[in-house]
Amino acid sequence: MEPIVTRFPPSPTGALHIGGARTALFNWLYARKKKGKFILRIEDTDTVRSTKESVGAILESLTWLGIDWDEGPYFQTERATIYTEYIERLVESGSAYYCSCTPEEVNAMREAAKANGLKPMYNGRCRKKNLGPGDNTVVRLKTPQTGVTIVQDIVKGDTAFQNSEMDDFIIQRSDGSAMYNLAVVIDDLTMGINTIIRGDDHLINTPKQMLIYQALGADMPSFGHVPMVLGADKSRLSKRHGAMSVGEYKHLGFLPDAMINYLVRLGWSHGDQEFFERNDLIEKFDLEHLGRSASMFDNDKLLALNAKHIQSKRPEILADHFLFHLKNLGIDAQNDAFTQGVIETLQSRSKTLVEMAKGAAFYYQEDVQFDEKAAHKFLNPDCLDMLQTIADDIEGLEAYTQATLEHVFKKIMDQTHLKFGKIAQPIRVAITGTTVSPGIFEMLLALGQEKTVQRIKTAIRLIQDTA
RNA sequence: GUCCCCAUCGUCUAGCCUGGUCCAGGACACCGGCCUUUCACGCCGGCGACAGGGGUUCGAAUCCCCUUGGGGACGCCA
Repeated sequence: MEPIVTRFPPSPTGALHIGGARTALFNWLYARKKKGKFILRIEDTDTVRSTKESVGAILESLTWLGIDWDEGPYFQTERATIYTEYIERLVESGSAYYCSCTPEEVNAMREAAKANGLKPMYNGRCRKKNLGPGDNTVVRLKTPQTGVTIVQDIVKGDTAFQNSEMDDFIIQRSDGSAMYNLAVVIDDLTMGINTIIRGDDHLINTPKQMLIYQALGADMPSFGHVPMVLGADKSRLSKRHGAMSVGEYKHLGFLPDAMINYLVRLGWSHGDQEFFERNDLIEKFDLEHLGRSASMFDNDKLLALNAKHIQSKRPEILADHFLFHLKNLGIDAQNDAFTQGVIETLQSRSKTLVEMAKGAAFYYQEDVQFDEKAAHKFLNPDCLDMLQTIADDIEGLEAYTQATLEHVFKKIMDQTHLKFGKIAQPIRVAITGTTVSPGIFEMLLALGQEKTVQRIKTAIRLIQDTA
């Protein structure tokens, strides 16, 4: 059996958005699963809207998601001569022809068709004129006027299109450049792509493309059209639905693994399984379980999945992603034992890495930023003695462990008859400046003996100064 | 307007192809409770759907038809 060759062909007119990322993911997953090839191709023939920045952003986002490609990126703008070659071949074989109708004339035809209750189409006026190339002439494909073209779709099943519904569409512009449908077919053909998974907004293009394959006498690839991703109001995902590019999600503190986990489950399933590791996905992904209906993007579910992935990853793996967000807060740190200890205390209470970084800031800051209300409520003269005792006891500890710390707390509780919370809260505020933090022992352990003592002493001075 | 696609809890979905094991399962969200040193995590429980109508059949979420609803496409964009 020939190896599977898939591709992802974004047009660089903006960042990589959610829908595109999912399409890329499906193609990539399938290629990896089948031990085939995944090719990246940039469809930049729309020179007006294509930008270099978009190309950069797309490549960066794919890389961040861990979607790597075996070939490319190819650029359609660099392949113009290949398209011209094929277009000429099509004209010579009588499958295509030159047309000198102006856009205005074609528009009039469309209006006329619409007025008759028909689909707006070009009427084939230049079909038999046998025109040669010239200024302001385009090349159109001579589409069959009768019969049907049946798309055998992997996810939708067979879909029949009446050939009479298709007009002689343009394959070459008057400036000599190739149109989308032609370029795609020639690329897919010459790159050996045999499996095309794309959004179902392309389903309508498929019969047109099949006609080109046929005119060329070429083998047809397999097609699979996946439903689109919709916004929360069921309309096409767009800016007003909030973040929609992969890059934004990176900055919002999402893990690439959570992202691909969420994206793949939007339209694909493996029984009741919700949580997937990357390798798990490669092993289990298939085309049979792709859904047929459109799905809405749900931020809450993404968030929940992100939390699960944060919980399940080892701190040293998480660290690199975490450090990026810490840096955004103006804190430079290393992937060392300290940072990993910090991460461990925050893993089960962070839905995003931004949350984690914010929650971790106090570990790294030299001076504790006291929340006024918290300090007022918990750092008062009443607890001076208690804090002093604890600071002394911790400082005197030879072994700084969970067990010895617990012992220190227990001793104070026995001496003062205070409840655990009455001791823990002031300490928490002294250490973090706020009333919300990781568990008291794990936090003190992660912070280290020296800083712990130092911060408690600072709090004591604060109380004495304000008293 | 014409053509195409789609239709299970609010959302993502399992089940549909190969009718009975489904008074429809899981997850997110939501609501209760437990755990508890804060915040979380975790655990237990609850709420909640086969769009409607016709068939076919002993039996339909599953097969067929119609209606309705949603989405997409109709470019010298991709």
